[in-house]
Amino acid sequence: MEITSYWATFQNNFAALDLNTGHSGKYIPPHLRNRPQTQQQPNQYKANNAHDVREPYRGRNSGSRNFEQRGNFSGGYADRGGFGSANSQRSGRKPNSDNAYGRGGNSYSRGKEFERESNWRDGRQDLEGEYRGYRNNGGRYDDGDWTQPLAKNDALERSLFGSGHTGINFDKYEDIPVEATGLQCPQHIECFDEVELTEIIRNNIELARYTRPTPVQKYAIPIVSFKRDLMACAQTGSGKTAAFLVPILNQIFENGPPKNMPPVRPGGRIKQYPLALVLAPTRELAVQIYEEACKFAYRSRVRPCVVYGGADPVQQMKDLDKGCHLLVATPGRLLDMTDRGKIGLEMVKFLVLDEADRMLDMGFEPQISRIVMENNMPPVGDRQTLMFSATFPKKVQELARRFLDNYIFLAVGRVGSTSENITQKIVWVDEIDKRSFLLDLLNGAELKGGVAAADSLTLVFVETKKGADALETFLYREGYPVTSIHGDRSQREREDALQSFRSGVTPILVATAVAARGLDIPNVKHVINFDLPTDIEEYVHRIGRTGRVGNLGLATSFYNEKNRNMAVDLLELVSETNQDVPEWLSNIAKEVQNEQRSANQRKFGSSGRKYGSGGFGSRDYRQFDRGNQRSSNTANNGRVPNGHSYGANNFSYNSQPSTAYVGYRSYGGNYNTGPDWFGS
DNA sequence: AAAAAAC
Repeated sequence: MEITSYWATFQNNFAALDLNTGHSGKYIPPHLRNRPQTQQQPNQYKANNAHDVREPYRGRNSGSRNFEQRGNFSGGYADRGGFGSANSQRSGRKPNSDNAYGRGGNSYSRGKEFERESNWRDGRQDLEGEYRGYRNNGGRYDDGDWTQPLAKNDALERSLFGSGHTGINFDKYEDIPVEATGLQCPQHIECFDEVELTEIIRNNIELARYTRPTPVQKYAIPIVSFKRDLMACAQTGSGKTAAFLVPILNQIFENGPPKNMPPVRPGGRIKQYPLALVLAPTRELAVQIYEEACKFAYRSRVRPCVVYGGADPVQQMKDLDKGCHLLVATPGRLLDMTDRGKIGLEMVKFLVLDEADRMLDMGFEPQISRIVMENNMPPVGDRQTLMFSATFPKKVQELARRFLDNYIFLAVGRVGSTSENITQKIVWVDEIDKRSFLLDLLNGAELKGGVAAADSLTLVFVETKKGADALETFLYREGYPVTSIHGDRSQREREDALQSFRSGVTPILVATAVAARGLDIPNVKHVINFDLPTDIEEYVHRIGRTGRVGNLGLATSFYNEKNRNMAVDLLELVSETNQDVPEWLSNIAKEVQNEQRSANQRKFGSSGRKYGSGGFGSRDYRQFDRGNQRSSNTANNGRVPNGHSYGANNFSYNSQPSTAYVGYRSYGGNYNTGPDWFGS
């Protein structure tokens, strides 16, 4: 019965989708169209075992297998009890076990499988190889003047820069407050012309249509160029990727190939020594940063690479062998590569932690410490370390300090997240009503029926991977063009899902926390917190997927009694950003606060809130937390602030660097009044 | 408690 009705729905949907995409017969996702026929052979997707079934979009490709693949119905439909064995197809799996590999017995096909996994980037990589004729010459970097641009390549240029639309609403940027604190903070710039950039970088900035520096760029570019360490609190979409890539690559171009490269072939193996290392907490984010790096490295002798899990290590190693000066990586795969002797970190002069608060949390910090401390990376002070995140709780700042040397703290006003250009709505929705309410929201957006709406995307966050599967299945059965992304899907599925969402083929994406951070997707009009996260930082990151770079956005959050622990922070955030505050939320927050107060009084005899993470963005805790004065001084080891020579860089400024803790602009008034406890 | 991240 159920199966029959499912089939009816499925076939209807299939037909509808087919109509909408203008294809007859099998539905082919856009990124696979116009490819060599071998890409689309059905048996390409045939699995070696049931767990290995992978498809471009779950449930769109073919008949019965499709149905089996989508078999996880019971998760969201408690009353149906599941479809027996089909259920084990997805939900019975251990976390992360359905990556493309990791199980024995099918190694023969791995190469092929992986090749497909990263298909959508291969085109450009081929172009790049052809264009440069770049070969690493056995691990030795190219000679020649690194400041001089190589020849143009129209095909590569188109593939890198595309339409070139940045999506940045530059006019909205003018009033964004920025505050820089730290000793002898370099003066910020107002336009790219104020810094001497190499011709290559200037050209690429132009190609990328970055007409004016964004606020984070205005501050970060001179700070990085002055060889200072940096902790920057800025949203994705504020232009932060370029804010570190531009000055880093520019310095690399200026410095040219390093003269003291380690031996070329230790153990007979080609080993690469990147000059810059960028670490990111999710694979998709790593890819995104890599693509940006390819833009700014265009026509240069500098070759960016990316390594991350879930994709073929052999392919990645082959790519590394062609040369790697700037490496973007997720931590696990990077350690894999260093263990294998494919990557040496001895020459890393620039270390970037993107989404640093995540990188330094409990799950990641041990790996980061291993990378930074146990792999011969130049120590603090001999390298430049830059950290970026939308939120910097005090705890993270304390932890981060051991990776940093006399750093500048940059607080960029929240361009596109919690500020007024995102309308935040908190709605009380009981657990049982969530789906129905979600349908109402989606109907309002007129997305039903597979109408591709690339300029109006809806991102739905849930708390668990199982929940993501269940909700996607539900929406799909209801006829919505939906896909999903979470850590239990294969890398192939994840990348396809993202691509399908970005392009508007499936303008609804159900996602777990994997998509909360850093992903820069233009045109996300609506973020829906189907499940609220459990901490306010995560909330800030999530809603930051919309209202990007000065454009308008909407964030709707379903709240119910399960989210009681969020009431206080949520209220604070929502009222601070001039949003409508539901009365019930104020009441709950008051209740919770009273409970906490009395509990604290019993425990400590005082009420107290953790400083620094109570808000959302963050402030430089050094300025507020006088208890850390001593240890901070120790951390700086009595070093004269900025022990590097100012004269060594290629930047000219309108004015000299300021000499003390300075907030260029102030948020609230009490930023600049603190004592200069560095005692300079 | 869950999610992410190597195999």
